[in-house]
Amino acid sequence: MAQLLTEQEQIRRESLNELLALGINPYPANEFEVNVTTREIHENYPEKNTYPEVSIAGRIMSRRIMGAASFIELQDSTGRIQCYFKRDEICPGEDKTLYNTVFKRLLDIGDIIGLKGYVFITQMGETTIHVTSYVLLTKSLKPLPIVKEKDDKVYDAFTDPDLRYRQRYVDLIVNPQVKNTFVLRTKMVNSIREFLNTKGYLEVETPILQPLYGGAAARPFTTHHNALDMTLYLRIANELYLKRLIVGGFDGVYEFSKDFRNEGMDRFHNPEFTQIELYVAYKDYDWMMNLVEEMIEKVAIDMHGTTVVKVGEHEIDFKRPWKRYTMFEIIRHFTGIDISGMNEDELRTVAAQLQVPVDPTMAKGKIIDQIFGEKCEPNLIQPTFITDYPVEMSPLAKKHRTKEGLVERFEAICNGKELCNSFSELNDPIDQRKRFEDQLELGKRGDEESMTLDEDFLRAIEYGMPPTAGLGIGIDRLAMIMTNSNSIQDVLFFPQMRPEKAKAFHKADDFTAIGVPQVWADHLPKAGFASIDDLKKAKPTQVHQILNGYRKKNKLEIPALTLNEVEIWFGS
RNA sequence: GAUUCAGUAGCUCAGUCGGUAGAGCAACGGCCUUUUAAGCCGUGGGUCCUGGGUUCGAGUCCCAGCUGGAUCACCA
Repeated sequence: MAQLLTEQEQIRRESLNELLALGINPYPANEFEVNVTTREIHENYPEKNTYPEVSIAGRIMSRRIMGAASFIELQDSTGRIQCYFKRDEICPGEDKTLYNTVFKRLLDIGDIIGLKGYVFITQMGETTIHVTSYVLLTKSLKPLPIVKEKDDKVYDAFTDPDLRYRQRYVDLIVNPQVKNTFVLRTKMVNSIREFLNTKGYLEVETPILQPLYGGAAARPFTTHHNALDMTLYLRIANELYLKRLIVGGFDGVYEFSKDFRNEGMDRFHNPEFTQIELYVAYKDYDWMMNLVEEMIEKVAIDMHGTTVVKVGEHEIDFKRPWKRYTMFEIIRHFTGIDISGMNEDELRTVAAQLQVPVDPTMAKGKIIDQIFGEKCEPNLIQPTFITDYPVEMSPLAKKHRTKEGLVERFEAICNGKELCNSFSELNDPIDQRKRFEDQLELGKRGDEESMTLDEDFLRAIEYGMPPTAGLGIGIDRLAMIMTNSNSIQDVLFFPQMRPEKAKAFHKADDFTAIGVPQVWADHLPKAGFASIDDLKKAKPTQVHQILNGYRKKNKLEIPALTLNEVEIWFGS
């Protein structure tokens, strides 16, 4: 199957064939030894090392050819460096092919080469590798977008989000700050892992395919296991499995969990995303708040060397301690209304008064959450703990030790969004069963995201789960804040996209098989006939006219077709 | 799901009132031995997202669709 090639792609394939004819393997198998990176050269030359013999590999990102001398920019995983090629050094003898033909004509931007040489500084003051020999390591057959830069100003930037996300590899090649975002993300995850490991907690793995989905309120993805002939769900959370492990006797467990939720997509939501969940026995939510502060402060310092992170227009300071308000306090703070002790009808009146939209399926807890989400959350920029949520919206959290109708739960809000969610975990199996049953009632009332009843989980906590503090942090959300990214797609290598429309493919062989001469077979797709089906949808007379018109337009030096010839293709 | 903006050369984009499709970079052919968004001369490159409609004539106007962005809704 051949794809329609652009002019530039055809030229690159011709270059490839010329290289082969010269005995140059465009995809050699042998190792190319690299003894330095571009970053090391820039950091150390000439104070710490003069680099008399470098051996380095990377991708050609730009070329400036001036007769018998040339400059290229070579890009490796750490950055770019300029390289100087001089014809008579690349080709010391009579034969100048390796410079004149191979380097100047057959290599392209995007090709990967290995080179040896020494480092010097040009008259313009740029650290440069003086190349003494080079070898082609990989020929690139597709032209890259050309991004140019001067004085930190970027020209012709590769910005189309559709292309950037679908072809992340290209995005990574030409947009260096993209690579940096993902390096930072990994640093962030490592920082959290290191923090928790130092505390002695155990990193574990629990099922992604679950017979019942639980631990959160969301619609799941559904799949089927053939051998067991049963429905399985991709997990929406791992909470209930980690708690089973606490029952089993681990004091602290955590998991970086890919979770899946079958819901809308926008700049804060991707159908698959990452959370970390942590459960620690014999602790409560007050203790967990202190841990979160300590951990996120450390993460900021590990990533940026400071607790202050620039996010959009804001500077967010993760330095401990963070502000703490109860849910009722913060609502009173932003609305002036004290809703503590109100019943459902009174809350509806308040919501109407505040112009907060509510609907009849919402119970008391959801209305309070709606008021909070509308009137408070967007205004909380600096990291802030909100504590003591209504019991109705927290079916897995323990009832508050003193406050009726509330649970021991907190969220940290930052930049107007939830950063984490935590509670003193409910370990009373009788209360837990009742809460699940209340959820089933909500489900009947029309709430599509109410939780299901998990008998095995209830059995586990009937054996006894110690008092436990639990925590969930949205890793993608945290990465967005910590890398100053505006969209979740910018912190996921391969965000979910609609499938690409299939491009026109054709087989020249198919056309020749029905009697189309080779010279015409190559042109048919360009003339508008991507496949045999396309061709046969038209009438022979039309095809005859279109092709001869195409021949004239493109000044093809092949004889004009006769109608008779075309009719033969149609097998008449 | 709603509203709205966008889709033109490999990339970034222009395209006036509806009248033969343009620029820069990239590519190709020249010149050029420390240049740097290299420069100079020349050449080629287009399913103007797709399909209908209006019109003598559509990249441009109208309708429908596709893809993406933004905002909203949904999503603790």
